[in-house]
Amino acid sequence: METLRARKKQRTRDALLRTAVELFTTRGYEETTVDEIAEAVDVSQRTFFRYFAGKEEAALALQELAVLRFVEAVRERPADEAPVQALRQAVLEGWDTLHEVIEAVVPVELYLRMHRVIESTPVLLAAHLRRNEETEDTIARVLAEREGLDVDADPRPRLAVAVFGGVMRVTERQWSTGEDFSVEAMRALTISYLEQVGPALTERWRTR
Amino acid sequence: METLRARKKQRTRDALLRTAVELFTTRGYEETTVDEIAEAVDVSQRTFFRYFAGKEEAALALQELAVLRFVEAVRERPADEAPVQALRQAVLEGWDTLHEVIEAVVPVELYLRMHRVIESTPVLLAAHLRRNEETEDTIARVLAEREGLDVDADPRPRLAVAVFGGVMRVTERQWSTGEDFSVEAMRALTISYLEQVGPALTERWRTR
DNA sequence: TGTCAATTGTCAGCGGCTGTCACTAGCCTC
DNA sequence: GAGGCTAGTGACAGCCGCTGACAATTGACA
Repeated sequence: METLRARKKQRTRDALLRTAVELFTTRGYEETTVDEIAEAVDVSQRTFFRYFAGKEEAALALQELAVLRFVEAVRERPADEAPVQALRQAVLEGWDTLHEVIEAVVPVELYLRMHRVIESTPVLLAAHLRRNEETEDTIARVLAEREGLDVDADPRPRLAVAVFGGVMRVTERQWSTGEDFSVEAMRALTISYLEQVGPALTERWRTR
Repeated sequence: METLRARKKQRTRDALLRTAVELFTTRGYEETTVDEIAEAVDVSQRTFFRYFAGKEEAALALQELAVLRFVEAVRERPADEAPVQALRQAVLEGWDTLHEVIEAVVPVELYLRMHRVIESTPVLLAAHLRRNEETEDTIARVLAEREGLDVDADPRPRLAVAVFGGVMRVTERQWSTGEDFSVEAMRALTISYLEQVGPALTERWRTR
């Protein structure tokens, strides 16, 4: 069974994460100090850094959950599916089941608001983009394995994933700055944008 | 004519930038303190921050030069050229004329080595990616204007640029981790990867 | 040459982050 | 269930990036 110690640790971590996100989404990221977070949870500042490698990590921890979910979804896609199609399905699946992953720690609404904070805070956005690249590398490896290729010898997996990732970033950005900040809107945007990529690259824009 | 004051300022900035890059490429970014840079130039630490918004900015200043050049190249492309083709040409042009821009401040070789440092230093890579996104937004606006479109109403410019940017990032990464770290190698890689994007997205990978 | 303005140095201080060490509290064995 | 063991924590000191404020200096220009 679960030891008391482990449960206590989990509670401290959850409390820190919850409090951090709460403060970040209300006061803003830069305007919140680690000391304030620690104090609100009644823990020393040093302890905060024992749970999170840095202030950034606490801000991106929720995102990380969603990303892990997405990677898992890709892994579980049928092997006969075309790579790009698998990515598309996995992303949509990810959005549909967001609450299952997030709700265990914080309300989904807080996750969405935190997303906006990330997008509008330069240093957080930067860290977020870097993690995206790491994720893309992971996904490229998964696809390569599915197709029996060597990621380092054949650039196609990485290329496909990068293209897909590029489209998703545009989608995310459009979504986070738009009015309808709901999961459904994200779903619709994703489908719409993915459909437009092909034409946008090949057809003439002016003769719409 | 140029005032003495202005010349002195320019010299200080150049010295700071040169020294910073030199230290970053030899000792490493994290292992170099701003105090050390300032001391090496015989200037107070405070002065360093009057020339650069932060340590990061000094590390990315050379990159910024190349980026500005690239954006300019896109602007100067003939208006009847297809968007993606314009980007392709501008990138290649940028690489071919790199030395004209960089050599005025530091040897090109230092620029290349600094590139590697950026790619291998998480915090620098993050900042670099964020700047890339800003550049992509700029480029999208340029393309939209060329084609007489509204960037915020029509997603195609941003989509095309994001896709292109994705491919370029894969290219850069491959290049910076490969053996042939020359400008020519970058040229060849760029051409090769851009050619493979279409097939990678549409054709089946296994039946190569 | 003397006045004005731009540039720099000095000092003080905040916030993120880390190493160290002592202390507490859960765990496990006998 | 007493005692030893160790994971987890707090307290403290200190480095580094960065900023505001003010004084000192140095070029510009009448």
